[in-house]
Amino acid sequence: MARSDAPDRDDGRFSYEGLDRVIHEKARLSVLTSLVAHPKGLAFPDLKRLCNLTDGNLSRHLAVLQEADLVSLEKGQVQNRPQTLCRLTPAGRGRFLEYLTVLEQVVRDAARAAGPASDLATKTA
Amino acid sequence: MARSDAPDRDDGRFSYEGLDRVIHEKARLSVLTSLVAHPKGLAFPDLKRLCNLTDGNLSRHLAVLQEADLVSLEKGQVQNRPQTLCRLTPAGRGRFLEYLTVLEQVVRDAARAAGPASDLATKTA
DNA sequence: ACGGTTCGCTTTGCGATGCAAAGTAGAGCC
DNA sequence: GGCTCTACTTTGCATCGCAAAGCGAACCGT
Repeated sequence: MARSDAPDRDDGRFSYEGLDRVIHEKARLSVLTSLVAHPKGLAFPDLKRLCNLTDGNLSRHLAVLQEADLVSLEKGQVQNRPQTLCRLTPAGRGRFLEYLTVLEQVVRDAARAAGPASDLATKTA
Repeated sequence: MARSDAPDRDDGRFSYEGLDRVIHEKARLSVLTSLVAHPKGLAFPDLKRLCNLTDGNLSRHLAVLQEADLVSLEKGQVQNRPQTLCRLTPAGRGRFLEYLTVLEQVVRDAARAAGPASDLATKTA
């Protein structure tokens, strides 16, 4: 039993605990990136187009994001039509940026490992 | 009907279609990053420790990755013990690198949008 | 003014998926 | 010969993403 007690210092080296499940999801990552790029907020239909999502899909993900207090949904009326304005909450922005640093770490780890030879940006010759 | 026919040029700007679902998963992303960092391959227990995964979890994800032809599993015996050696397939390496370029794009989009002001990598030219 | 259509969004249903707990198999001790 | 440890696999559940259907309020033509 002595053996498995010795924790390699590399334990969890690649576990990336910081990859929040709520954020780390194609659709929601898209939404959040869109929102961070539009600090004034985005209307439901715009978000839908930017992220190439269906109505139902976007609705669901927004609910999840709101539940997690990452985005705020402001339902109002514009030109006598309902309009939901989606915005990143301050907390959401913070958590998203945190998440991003982890993502950067992943990219760096991988790029470094892949070797300077096979550069990512420049495709393999 | 004429209106919605006009596709904004920004349509899908943030949809990131390239984020392969098989790869874009916390656990599997960990596994793949570990593997790209260890071109000679990794044994099941090592991978398990590096990624902080349970046996069952790792087993399942490896099966998925193998199914997708991203990794190869070589089951053998070492010192009279079973040992599964996991390696990235050439195709797997390629697809992972592709995925990474998209990830980079996400990070870049977000970092730029978050504003050069807010840290992150803060080395935006 | 009223039927139909469109817009904006929500709900429902289902198939897929991640995860953990339990299960299997063989090697090494006692 | 049983006990245990390592190395995985399988099973079961609960969650989740997704698409299709639903819903209601405006607007439009007649």
